[in-house]
Amino acid sequence: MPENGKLFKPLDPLLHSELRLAVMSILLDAGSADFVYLKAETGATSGNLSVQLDKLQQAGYIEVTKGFKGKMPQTVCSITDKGRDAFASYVEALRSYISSDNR
Amino acid sequence: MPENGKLFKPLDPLLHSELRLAVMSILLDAGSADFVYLKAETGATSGNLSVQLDKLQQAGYIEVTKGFKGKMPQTVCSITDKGRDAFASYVEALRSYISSDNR
DNA sequence: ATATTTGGTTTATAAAATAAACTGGTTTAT
DNA sequence: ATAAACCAGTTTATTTTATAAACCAAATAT
Repeated sequence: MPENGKLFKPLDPLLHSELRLAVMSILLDAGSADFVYLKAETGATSGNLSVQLDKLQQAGYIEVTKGFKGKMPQTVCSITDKGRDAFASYVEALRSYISSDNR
Repeated sequence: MPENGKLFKPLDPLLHSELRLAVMSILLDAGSADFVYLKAETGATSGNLSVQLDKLQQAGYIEVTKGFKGKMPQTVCSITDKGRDAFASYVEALRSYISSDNR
């Protein structure tokens, strides 16, 4: 149970999103990945992915670097320390909802 | 990893909501609880809680029974088998995002 | 009696997710 | 060389969702 006596910890709204969570999960594993890879692994549309990556970047959870692979534009995303911390906290918070030691 | 080869299982959008998840978590523990109790434990506003309980009921995840305690109206919510199953599946799906054996 | 509280519901507003349309450029086929 | 198709995204519009504000009827307190 959370220390504040409340049953549930708040869930970081930035991570409590299926696509953003998937992206963070991948980046946590891989360290970094490009737009194309993230799109393929998550099955997201380009538009949705673009928007959600922006939000993660705004939050400082990822860094986005634009460059080229050969002649084609390439957007590479990498997770930040802040992002790792946020993810860990989010998982901790989730446990207050789903772990059976709460029940 | 999910059996379909994809990295992530879809997250039931009905459960992927902080308040609805909290309600389900309580009901999974308690079996049933009334509106006032759920409101206190979750810290939700009445309006929000009312709306989210409706959605869980529409989905068949909970049953809502209206009656009276003494003279005061009382709304009692109880979890259904379908609700238990859905919760279990949701937790399973979440693991594909957060468990380190995925990493 | 009238003011306040209780237990909600309904309606309105804000935020989020998603999809559709578009841009700028590249590769492929003619 | 031009056109058609494709790639890697962004921007804008639409839909959905969450949240808050306003309201209501009945009960209780003053």
